[in-house]
Amino acid sequence: MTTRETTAPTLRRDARENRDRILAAARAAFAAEGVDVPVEAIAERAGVGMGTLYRRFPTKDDLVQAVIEESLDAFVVAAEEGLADADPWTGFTGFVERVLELHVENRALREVLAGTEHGHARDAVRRRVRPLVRRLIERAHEDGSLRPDFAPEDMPLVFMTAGRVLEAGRGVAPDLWRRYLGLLLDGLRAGGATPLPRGPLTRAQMNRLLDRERR
Amino acid sequence: MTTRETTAPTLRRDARENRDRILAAARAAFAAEGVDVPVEAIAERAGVGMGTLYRRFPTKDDLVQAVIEESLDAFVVAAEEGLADADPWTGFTGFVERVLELHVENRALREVLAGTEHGHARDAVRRRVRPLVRRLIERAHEDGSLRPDFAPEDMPLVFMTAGRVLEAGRGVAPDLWRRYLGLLLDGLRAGGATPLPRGPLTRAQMNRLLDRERR
DNA sequence: ACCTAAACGGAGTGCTCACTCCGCTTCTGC
DNA sequence: GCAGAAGCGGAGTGAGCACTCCGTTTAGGT
Repeated sequence: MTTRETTAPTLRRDARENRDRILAAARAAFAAEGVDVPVEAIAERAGVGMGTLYRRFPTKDDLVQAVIEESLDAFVVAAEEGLADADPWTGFTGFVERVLELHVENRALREVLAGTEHGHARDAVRRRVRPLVRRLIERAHEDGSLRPDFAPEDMPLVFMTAGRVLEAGRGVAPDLWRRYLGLLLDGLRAGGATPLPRGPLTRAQMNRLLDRERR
Repeated sequence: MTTRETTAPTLRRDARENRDRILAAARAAFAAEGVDVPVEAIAERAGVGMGTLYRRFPTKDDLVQAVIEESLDAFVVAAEEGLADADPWTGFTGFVERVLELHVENRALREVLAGTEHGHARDAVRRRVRPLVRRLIERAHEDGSLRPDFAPEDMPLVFMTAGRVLEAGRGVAPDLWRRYLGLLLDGLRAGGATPLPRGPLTRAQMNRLLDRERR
């Protein structure tokens, strides 16, 4: 008996190849058409049958999650780069921009993070990035560049809305989101901040809000 | 022969009653569940059969459009009220707020205007409101309160994004959109405005962008 | 070579919807 | 009242999709 790996039943070579092909196809298909592409289209693109695909990924959600995972590292790296920036403000905005650039490349990422559904994958990402984001915001608060009433719980709103613009502009004005983000970021600056009509979400509310979107 | 109305073939009394009941049911159903409610649910709620509903509204789109039309006047009134405000800035922001309040009441309105589909109905609304909005923006520009690089073609972004927040907050934090709008409006003020990374959409681009969303 | 567990493919299933068809019922003008 | 046009209901149709079943093929250890 060889060492008992947690869950690595060593796929047969053909199986492993197919798995990779499926992931590549899914990545491309999601990027091109959004997570709504029929599973069948992905199977075809990958040159495998439905059965094959479903044995590897028992659920469409699993497939989505696997594709997302590939962007996860880039996401964390973006946050770390932001923290590495000497200027807390450009560190913060640079992070936001970088994440949105990832959204451009990977439509699934946006659709999951901005939360139309697939809550499970989203939770995983969020857990990992949350502390970094919190620190990014704290830094910009201490520095006096970010308006003090902006809370970490407001971040989903930023991604949600910018993501919406990004999606709308796809194919017509691919960088329109940068303009929108410019407007919004000017609103986040400490400079001309005006009292807001209500407080941020509590963390529980935020979770509930994002969860409700799973459908 | 009585006067030839453009298209008023004088429905039979029962037909007219049913038509009204269908509209009422649709309004309620859309508000409660969004435009995705099955047509069947509306028919049931109205106490009529599918056949009846479809004879009156040959397409689900027609039904959506009819419901929207009911909010149209309120929409125009909001713009006129904004123009009546002596202060161009509060006139502008008051209009935006009022429109979003309409979105709260009438989920279909948002789903159509913010442009997930049903482009036809949207076009009708836009044609009617556009000149008023243009004037609202001009006034605030002349007054120096609205950042000069904000263009009328940016308005859809405002409604699109605020509407997104509104929808996300529904049932958890119904007034969350007001907070988001506060942030964004601070970004629209002339005060701390920073150069934007790209220009606004051309009108043609805007139309294309909104049209693409019809699916 | 050979044998068998693993892997494969794609037609089939079940579900949700928008939309249609048609035999029956009800207004309404004469 | 009574024709017959106008209206009605709701089972049925077709299309799109996620997901399953099972007879066939193949990798790879011996």
